[in-house]
Amino acid sequence: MSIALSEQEIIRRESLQQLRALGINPYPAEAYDVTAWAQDITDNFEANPDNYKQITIAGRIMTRRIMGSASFAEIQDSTGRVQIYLKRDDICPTEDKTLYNTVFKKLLDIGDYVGVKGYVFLTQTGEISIHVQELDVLSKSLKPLPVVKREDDGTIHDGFTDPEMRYRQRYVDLTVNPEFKNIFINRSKVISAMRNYFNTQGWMEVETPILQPVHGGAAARPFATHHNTLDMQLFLRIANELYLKRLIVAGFDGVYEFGKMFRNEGMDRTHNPEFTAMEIYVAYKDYIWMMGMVEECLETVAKAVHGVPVVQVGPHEINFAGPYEKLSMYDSILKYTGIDVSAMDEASLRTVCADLAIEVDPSMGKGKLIDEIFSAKVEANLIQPTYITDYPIEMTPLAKKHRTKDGLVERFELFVNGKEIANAYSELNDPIDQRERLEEQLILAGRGDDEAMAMDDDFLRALEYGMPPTSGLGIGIDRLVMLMTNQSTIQEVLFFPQMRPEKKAKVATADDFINIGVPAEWVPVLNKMGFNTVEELKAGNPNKVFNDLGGMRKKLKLDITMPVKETVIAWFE
RNA sequence: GACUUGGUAGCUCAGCCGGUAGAGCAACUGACUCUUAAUCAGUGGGUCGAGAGUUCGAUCCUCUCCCAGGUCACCA
Repeated sequence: MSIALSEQEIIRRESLQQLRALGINPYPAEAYDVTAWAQDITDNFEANPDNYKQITIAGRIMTRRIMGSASFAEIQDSTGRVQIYLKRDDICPTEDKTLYNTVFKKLLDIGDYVGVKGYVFLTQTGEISIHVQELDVLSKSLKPLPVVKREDDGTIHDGFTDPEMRYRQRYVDLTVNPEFKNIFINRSKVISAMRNYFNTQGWMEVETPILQPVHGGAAARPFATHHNTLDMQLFLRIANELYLKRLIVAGFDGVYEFGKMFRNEGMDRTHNPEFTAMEIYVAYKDYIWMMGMVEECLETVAKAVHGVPVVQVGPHEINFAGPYEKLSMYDSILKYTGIDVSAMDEASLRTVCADLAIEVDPSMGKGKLIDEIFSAKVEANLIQPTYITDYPIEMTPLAKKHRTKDGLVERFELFVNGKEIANAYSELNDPIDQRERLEEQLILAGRGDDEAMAMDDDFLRALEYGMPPTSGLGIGIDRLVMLMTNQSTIQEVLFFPQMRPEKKAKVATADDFINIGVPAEWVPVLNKMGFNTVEELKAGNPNKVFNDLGGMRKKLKLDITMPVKETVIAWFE
């Protein structure tokens, strides 16, 4: 945090004190009974004017236009903005005009929360406004909000656009750029639409451990932590798949979980270290059934957000109504490269990668090589929802072997707009096969693949008791929300995307200064004068510091007691 | 991780060949009883991301570092 206050912050703190001096609590404790909202007023006043003859509304002051003894201002609440009209003699019916002249005109600022009682009317220029009869201060804002000006035609002036500040201070972003709230409102709709759909089918929402002794269920580097009492290493989950399958073993027919996953890998516009996934497992089903379920689910979601199944994403109109195109992994590579890799061995695949200028490394097995070719040549072409099916067994240790095709597994991934958003299997429930497949992963790990899956003996024990045939699905919720809200970066669909810590100016704490005798209220002044550490202060000239303190006190109009000279000199001893 | 662009007032941005900075909005003082990017007159506000170097002198040139965006790589 910056220590020194800006001029505007000092003025706002003075206003705060003056409000208190007038007997106005700038942070009242009482509930404020709001009866109207901006959006409702602007939408419905003209049809039902009688409903708006005595209303109470609350929100932030966002603009002010003061014209002597009358003023207009805009109040922003959770639903939008509405103009208010204040007339000095209406809110100050007696001789005492303090509330208007001093409180409203001088002591209130853009960003302050106020409550207003009055009636709705139309101004001469036809704008729906509230004629204010009572004005209450609800919360004083001490930091100046960026002022974003909007014309009636939508032109924005002085937009608050710096992505770093928008993400670090999302509270400011959503206050001054309220249109971004729609992304998060739609995010909530995506999740609740899915949840409703699953519940309607009779499946149960569950919670499984985030702290796991073995990180299983996906190929990714984990975050490690330590439990003090048990004195053991724990990992933040990279997936919850193995726990949900344990619940299928336990006898539930359908279980699903929305939850944060954590992967200790790179960050970019489609990856955040923590992200939200939805996984669902349904007993007695297979991946073919799951395709139909996904189509129904995503169509429901798209309609919940947009009313129709067609969603505009960048330049594309994407139709989430099923059925979706189905293409096997090998056929998709054949379609987009003309090369049939279905019968190739590892050496031939390496040759193909070399011919296509795809970088590979020696730790990659056959499955990984095929995946590389797919990623490089096929993925970007899959704009409309497309199922890629029947993956090579090497890259999918948790899926059941294909019922007819040797060397493949029953798996599909759903690609939309060139990105994978869902992954599903006919789940492997043969415990002996599962053990062998995980052992192969250990061999890959031995070759240097640090993302190969770990052995989970308890999971294998569960399978040995018997898991019914089951189909499972995972959906990346953040990426789905990106699609449904037409956003190209994951940061825009996360309230608080991961950021590096803000740089702190190298400053001593206030206590360090207090310890050498500086009164607390003078510490910010010393900081403002450029003394950020006690050492810097002591290197200065005591007489000059004393004189400058007086100067700063005057310059900043500080209403605090000046220390005597002997006190200041004592700071230097 | 590589490359690249940027970091100047509370916000959005200018700043020429190196001579320690400007605008609009916001703020402050004043005027104004239907404005709406309100208007009019005046005023203040800046360790020019951090550190080092070159120089008589650095916001500007060089180097290192920090933060962010973009592209690529890695990665679901």
